[in-house]
Amino acid sequence: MATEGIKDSLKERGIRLTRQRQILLDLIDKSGEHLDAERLYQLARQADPKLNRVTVYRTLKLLKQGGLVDELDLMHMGGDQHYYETRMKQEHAHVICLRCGKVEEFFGEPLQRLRRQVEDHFGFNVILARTEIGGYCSHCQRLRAREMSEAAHLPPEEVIEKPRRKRAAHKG
Amino acid sequence: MATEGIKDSLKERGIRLTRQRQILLDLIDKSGEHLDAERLYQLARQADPKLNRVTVYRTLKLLKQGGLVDELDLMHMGGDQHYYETRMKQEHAHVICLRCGKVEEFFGEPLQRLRRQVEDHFGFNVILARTEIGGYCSHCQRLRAREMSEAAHLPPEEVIEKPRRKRAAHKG
DNA sequence: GTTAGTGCAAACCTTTTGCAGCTCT
DNA sequence: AGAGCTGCAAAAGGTTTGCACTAAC
Repeated sequence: MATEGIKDSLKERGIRLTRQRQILLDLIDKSGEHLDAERLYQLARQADPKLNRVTVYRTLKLLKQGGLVDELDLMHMGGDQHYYETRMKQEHAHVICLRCGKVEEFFGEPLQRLRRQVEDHFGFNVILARTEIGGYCSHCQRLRAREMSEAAHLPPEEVIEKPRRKRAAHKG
Repeated sequence: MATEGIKDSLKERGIRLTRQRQILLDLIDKSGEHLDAERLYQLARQADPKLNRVTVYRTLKLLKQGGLVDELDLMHMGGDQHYYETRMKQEHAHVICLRCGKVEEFFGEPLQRLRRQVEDHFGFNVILARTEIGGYCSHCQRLRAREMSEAAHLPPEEVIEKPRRKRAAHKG
């Protein structure tokens, strides 16, 4: 399992590998999606109903500080929470569709090139880098074009507000 | 003044250019630094003590939605608030020192190249892009090296927590 | 047995919302 | 005049903290 590296890194720093942390680590690592704290909490509760939301936040903070996960905001589609992913993968940009919310990952040489240039130019020691690109995916470009022309024929009141994300009540 | 473009853009959309918005627009544009909502509010109050924090948030949201300002988080140095800058400049990356917090801007061809590649690769229509790079500036690299070797000779309890940002009480 | 980590409740900071009154055009 | 905007109060959303108890090493 790919979390082994992370577990070693924690051990070296004298950080205890508790049951709760095992659960969270495995979830972050196994998950294909980018998880936010709340989603991670919901998943973790399935493994251990007593696991507390606070523990999720504390664990994420720990991993973030140790440079073991990256924190993203994905252009705040869906709220102001942060998303996390393990640091194992090759450097990549996140490409977020502002209409459907789909997130693609882009790997490519401009990213390495950028990092190198920043290091050379400023004598900077790059620890982490994050690139997020918002726009419209090819599918939504077509839909938007249609919506626009329809809107011209309809009363303009039908602009739909993106609903604020609700979360289960804390006591739930 | 460089806000003219913004003001035109607002007018075209039938958005009123109120006294409050003028103040905020001018502050965002004139300021060299990256302002967050709270700082912008403090500055705005100097021009108009009655101007409300809520108006700041509403104006920022408006400008953001209109694509007139970019929202950054600068790797969350100093809290979870967002920072804003006008959209006039050429595309650039923000390079943030994780020790001293200084923010540099980097312009360079990898950014344009990245944008083009994402458009080609996914058939994506890029609206906004954000690159933030965290690490250590050359100055802090030296300081850190010294701190490390000193730490080896000292009791390790002296790790300084970054203080949580306090803001003036709302009634203030 | 120590020390780090957990759960719970309560705080905290940042941002949004509802509504009555005000103001641009 | 009337849509749009502001201020105020209050709430919401997301995250952190204090403290007594528990568990990993």
